[in-house]
Order: sequence, then structure tokens, then C-alpha cells
Amino acid sequence: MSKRRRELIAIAANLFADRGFANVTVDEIGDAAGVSGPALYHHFAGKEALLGEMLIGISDYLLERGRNVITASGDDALRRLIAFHATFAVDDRALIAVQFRDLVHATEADRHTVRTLQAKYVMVWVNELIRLQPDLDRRTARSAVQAAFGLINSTPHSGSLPREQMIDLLSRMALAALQNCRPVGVPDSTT
Amino acid sequence: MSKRRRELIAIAANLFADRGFANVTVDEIGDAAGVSGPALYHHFAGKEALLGEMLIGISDYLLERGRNVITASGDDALRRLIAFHATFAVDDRALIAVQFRDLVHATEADRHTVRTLQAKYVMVWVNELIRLQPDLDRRTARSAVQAAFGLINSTPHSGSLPREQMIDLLSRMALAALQNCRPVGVPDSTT
DNA sequence: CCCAGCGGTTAACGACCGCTAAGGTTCGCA
DNA sequence: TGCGAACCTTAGCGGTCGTTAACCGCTGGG
Repeated sequence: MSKRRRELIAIAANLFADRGFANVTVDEIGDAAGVSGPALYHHFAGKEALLGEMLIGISDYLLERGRNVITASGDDALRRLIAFHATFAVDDRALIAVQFRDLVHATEADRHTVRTLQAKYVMVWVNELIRLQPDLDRRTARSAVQAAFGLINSTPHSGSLPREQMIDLLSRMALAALQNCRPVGVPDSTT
Repeated sequence: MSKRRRELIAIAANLFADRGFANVTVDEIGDAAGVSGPALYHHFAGKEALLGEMLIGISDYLLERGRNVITASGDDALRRLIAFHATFAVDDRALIAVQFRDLVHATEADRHTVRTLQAKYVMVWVNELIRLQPDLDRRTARSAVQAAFGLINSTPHSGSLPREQMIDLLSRMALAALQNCRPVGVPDSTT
């Protein structure tokens, strides 16, 4: 993929993030990129295609990096997954916002691709969680992981603490939440 | 407010929830309501006004009920706030989804109203959290509460456990998360 | 030196959709 | 019975974009 494409996607991401995909015109994207209007069509098939590439790129990145974290870690894999995701959520609030708000504006095909990638990413977390808490059933584990994502992905809505503090706060809260996802008070070994 | 208006808002909420405000036409809202098209304009000033009332209604409801929970509770106020919010999030996923995704499509004025109400609702939680953890500074407390909301409000994305289990899971996770929002390992009295 | 071809421009079309206009039916009520 | 309010209908306007068309300049490899 060309450098220009990545630039345009990044520029569009910021616009989408604070005004919403549907409220941003292609002319505005062009303006923000220093060119004007239909110049986009030399790089993307259309506005929806741009969005699709953006969303798929995000899911792809998370999955790949998530898998890397797993293979590069030992028993602390979950903690490192959390740290990785929290860092991403803090540093790229715009992407998080778009991912969750504007997925609905993507093509059916792109939506499907994104959901598939997301499901795999969830599975990475679920496997790790179950490894630490073997008595956990997969359904509960999936819901717990989704809830943890919700917690960490709250960054677009939350007023900003200093970066490091924010990452730390989210990491601690997410870990605590995941350590308490079993129905009864059985002690666990996640610590 | 008339009964018909509430019906229309509820119907529109479901449409908005799974297709997005911008992808739903007024004709579709009419169809879903058994009437057709511009009949809406006898009840609302327009599509945006409908959305505005919907969003304000949600924020209003949460704030009012949240305050009720506080005044009706003692030391278990935070736990009851969590239970209340989790129940709402599980029972009204559509409203949660719209609240966070389509706020960007509301009027500037409506957005402001919603944000003000939300800020007050956050304050209800923050006060309760600080009462339990007096050494917590307000900035951190606010971020922690936002994160807890993110956790609980993940219901639109999460596959569904049985209702009661889901409420229970979210409540436990949120409580654990809020109990671990301080930087250091100082034991607290939240239990 | 030339010519692909990449990246850009402006003009303008055409579809979609919110909203208005103008009018009809039903129903409560004096 | 008759009247007005509440609620609905269909036809159609008008504005807003996404997208296409047609054309231009720069740049780098044969």
C-alpha cells in the first residue's frame, strides 16, 4: 500500500472520529489533505472503500500484534495483552472511536471481514483467560473479554489523564475486572 | 409527552440501533410504525429532533434514577448503582448503542444537553466512589467511572449470556474494576 | 527526448432523502 | 348534526453530496 494512501486514511480517521463518517464530505477530506475533493478517487474506489480499508487495517493490526504478544510472552501474557491494548486505546483514540461508531457505515463485506478479525482477536484473549482460569466456560469468558474491551476502549469518552497514568489506570482496572469474572468466590491464580 | 411520541421513539431506537441514524430514512421509521413517511412531522419537528428527544430522554432517565438509587441507599450505594446500570444496559441494548454511536448526529444544542446530563450522572458515581475511597483524586475518579461505564455499556457488542448471568457478570467486573483504580496497592474498604 | 502514468484540477450530473404542501378521514363533543 | 382538532395520506420540491468526465502538469526510466 502506498504512503499516500496511509496518509489519507489517517487524515480521514481524525475527521471521522470527531464528526462521524456520515457528517464528513469527501471535499472536507480532500481539504484536510491539502488537495481538493475528488482527488481521493485516484487512491480509493470511494468513500466507503476508504472507511473499509481503515477499519480492516485496525482490526488487522490488533490481531497481528495481539498474536505477537502471546507468542513472545509466558505466564504474563494476559497482563501484556492488556498493556498493549490500553496503550493503543490511549494513543489512538480516533481509531477506537471510528471502529466502534462507524462500522455500521461500511460495506456488508467489509463489516464481515472486520467482525471476523475481531472475533479472532477476542479468541486470543479468551484462550489466555481460560488458560489462567480453567474452570471458566467459553461463553462467559467471551463476554468478560468484551466487557474488558469496553472498559479499555472508553478512552474516546473519557477526559484525559496524563498518558502514562491513563494506561496504568485502564490496565489495572481491566486486570481486576477479568480476575473477577467467575460467578462464585473461588480464589484464582491470575495474580 | 404523548404515548404516540414514546412509541415512535422506541420504534426509531431499534432501527437506529442496528442500522445507524444516518442509514435510516424517515419513510422506514414510518413503515415500522405502521404509518408512512412524513406522518412523523405531526409529532416531531424533524428526524434530528426525534433523535435529540431520544438521547436526552435516556440521559435524563439515567440521571434521575441514579440519584434515586443514591438517596435510597446507604453504604451499598455504589453496588446498587452498578446493578441498576448493568440492568439497564442488558435490557436496553438498543438505547445504549444509539446513545454512544449517534450522539454525533444530534443538534449541537441537543448534544450539549446530553453531555451536561451525562456529566451530572458521572458525578453521582464519582461522589460515591470518592466517599468509599477518600484518597482518590477527582480526575482519576472520573476516568475510572468512565471506564466502568465502558465496561457495562459493552452489551451491544457482546454475545448474550442469559440475562441474569450477564447482569451478574458485568456487576462483578465493574465493582472489581472500580475497587482497583488507585495507583498503589493500598487496601481499601470498598468491600 | 519522450511518453506513461500518477496525481491533481474543475464542472457537473444524478440519486437520495428530509421536508413541505395540500388535502382527506375519523372522532370527541356542544 | 356539525365543527375542529388530531392524525394520516400522496406528490413533489430542493439541497446536499458521492461520483464521474474530461482535461492538465510533473517526473523518471527507456
